[in-house]
Amino acid sequence: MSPTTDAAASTEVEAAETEAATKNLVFVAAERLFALHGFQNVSVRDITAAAGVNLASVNYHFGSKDALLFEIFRRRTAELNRERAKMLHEANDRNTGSPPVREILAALLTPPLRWLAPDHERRISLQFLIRARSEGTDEIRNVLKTDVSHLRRFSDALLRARPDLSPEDVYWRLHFTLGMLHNNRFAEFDRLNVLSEGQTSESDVVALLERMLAFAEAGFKG
Amino acid sequence: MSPTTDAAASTEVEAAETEAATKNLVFVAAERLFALHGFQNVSVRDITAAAGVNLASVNYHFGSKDALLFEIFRRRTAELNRERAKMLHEANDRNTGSPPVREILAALLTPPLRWLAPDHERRISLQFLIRARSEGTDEIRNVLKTDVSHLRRFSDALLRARPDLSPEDVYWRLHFTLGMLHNNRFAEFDRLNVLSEGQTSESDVVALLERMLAFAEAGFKG
DNA sequence: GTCTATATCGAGATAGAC
DNA sequence: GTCTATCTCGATATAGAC
Repeated sequence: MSPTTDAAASTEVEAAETEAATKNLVFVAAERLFALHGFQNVSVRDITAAAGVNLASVNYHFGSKDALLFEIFRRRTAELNRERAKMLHEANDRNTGSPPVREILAALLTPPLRWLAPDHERRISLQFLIRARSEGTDEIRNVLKTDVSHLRRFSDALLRARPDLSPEDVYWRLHFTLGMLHNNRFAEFDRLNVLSEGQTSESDVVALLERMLAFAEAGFKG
Repeated sequence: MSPTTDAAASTEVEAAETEAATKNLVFVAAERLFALHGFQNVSVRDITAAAGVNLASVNYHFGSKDALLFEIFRRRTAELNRERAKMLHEANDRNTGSPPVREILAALLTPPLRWLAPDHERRISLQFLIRARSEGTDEIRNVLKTDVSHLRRFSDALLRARPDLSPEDVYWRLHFTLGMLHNNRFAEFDRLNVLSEGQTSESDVVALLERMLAFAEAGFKG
């Protein structure tokens, strides 16, 4: 947009912008298609067609289809976990380093629930992450299995908040809470809507977060 | 084994037994491989090789790879839901048709948790069903979404047990409980084991069931 | 019913022109 | 950096001999 007197620099900038734009188009289209239809059901051709770019773009910019998936996974996971860590940090500040269970769970659940809002720009990213967890490549599953450093911040906080519980109890309850969270896929919402004959709606994410927090917090009682 | 004087009949019986045996070998091998590696990562060649039968067996006995997956899904789902329905029926009998929340949840969770036991012959079937739920074919997902008649028995029982709650509350809490259940995959157990540094073990399914019931029942309080 | 050989297809990846 | 054309592979499904 800003004019420049140097034609060569202008060309370079435009090329860089085009490159970034193409790469980003692929990234966004792939994320969306993977989230909606699953990794294995989406071909590189589907992605490049949806993005309006050339078939070879995926391999040029990302190396392979697997690497593309992994890069989306990495970026979105980092983004989500940053929001969670920030909330946990704030909860620590408010509570002299030892927040109650509810605030810890809120730090864990609020960011993904925010992303779930119908008009949120990361709505599709959250569905992607949920799918990647069970349908991803071996590399992704391996990261999920071995890289628990992020999750450990939360289990440590919970252990501090409930020193009366055995660590085993705390870990299992965290596992159950994560199960509640990971079940929030479009398909499961659809099923629930059919079962309840339209009496449930996932579009009010504030209410859903409140429901989840209440359920999980109650599970941590006793 | 039992001798017969009729050679022709004997041959027929043997053929029928062979056919049933081959079909069953394919069924069992496919269920195991799908459960361990996912539907898309297992080829018809993998299945027939593991079963020790001919490559063409899958198509001859089941029609297609998709149809094989669907038949496994159908049979195991029916089997599991029969056990659940029986337990719910017994709970009704014990409580003059209106069992408390805990007994309803126990009828829903106990059969799958039993299957999860390390030495249970349906251990792998449960992992298959959990995977099929998220990685299955369109046909399976469609059945899951639209056929809620089995689940409705449980939501109806819960609505009767908690007439003080809004139906919306009941449906959501059932959804959360199912999320806890569906998170019981091998990969998630592995992750939990890493996080807890070996302090959690899913092999004691009686203890796990008790933990899940306590957590879910607490979530239904209030 | 079973098996081998093969038809057919769609996928990811890439060479090489521009 | 981008694009077209193509390579190569692995998959399911099936025809036809036995």
